[in-house]
Amino acid sequence: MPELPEVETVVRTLRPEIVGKSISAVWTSGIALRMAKRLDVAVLQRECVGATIKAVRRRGKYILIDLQRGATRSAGILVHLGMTGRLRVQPQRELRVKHTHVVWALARKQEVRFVDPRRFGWVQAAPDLDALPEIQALGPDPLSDLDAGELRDRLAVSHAPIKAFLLDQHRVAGLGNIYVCEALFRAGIHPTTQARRTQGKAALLMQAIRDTLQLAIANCGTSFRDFVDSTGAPGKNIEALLVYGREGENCFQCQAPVRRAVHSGRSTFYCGNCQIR
DNA sequence: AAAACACCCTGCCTGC
DNA sequence: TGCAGGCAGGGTGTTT
Repeated sequence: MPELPEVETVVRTLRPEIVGKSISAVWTSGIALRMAKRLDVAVLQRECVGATIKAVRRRGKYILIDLQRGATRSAGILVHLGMTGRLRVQPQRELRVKHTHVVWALARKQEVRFVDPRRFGWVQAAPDLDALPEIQALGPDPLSDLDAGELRDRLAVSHAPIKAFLLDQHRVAGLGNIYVCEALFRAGIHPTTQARRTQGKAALLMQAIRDTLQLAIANCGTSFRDFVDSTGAPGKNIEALLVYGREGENCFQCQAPVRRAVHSGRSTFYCGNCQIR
């Protein structure tokens, strides 16, 4: 399940493999992706073919691939991995696996492939990625644009449960179900606490979020089933998880069994002793 | 208005 | 062994 650390891992492995290379062709499966929406093949072809890859970066859970077209014109490719999306760099001769939806051909018979069995992901090309509404709408990135003061101000005006607050990409960008559970455990905050009632713990929560994400990035992401980086390697962070996926097992702090409940339609793992309302 | 819920989708797992 | 049903949760659109 790609969240910020998994997306960051893909960006870091992708960057040295593709920056500086040029795209000679684009292929798409023609199958609709997120929200049953079809890719705009014409725009993808127009912006990508003949372009050189200038940079690979991340905003929240989005991957942004910056392109240079000639001396003056730039463009970019936006990729969201959804639940099961993968970006891989592979030799052209390797067979394309089932559910391959987009392929960019590079020099030296290399290809960048977007594979997504559940099709919750998204790919699009555009002249200016940062101007796209989905990027504009993102909240601050917790590793670069968010500090405890800003977080406190945002918490202060929300009546939503803290878990729903942190999952909302418009408020803070990059956290998903796994790392929200982990950060709330580290901060000792119960997932159903109203966001504005956690204001006093903003600094603690901010640090918990940073620690959680940085550890996961150091471990190259969490691989339950699907996640691999652009070279095909899984992450090692599953061993570092404190509560997520540990229902019934002992809390590392107090030994009470870790509980699971459904909040906002998502499984929440937490310790009823260590996390208070 | 903001919060909650339904939906998109496939693969894996459980239970009959 | 086969198959139905439940579950996983990114984001978006709709309802409450």
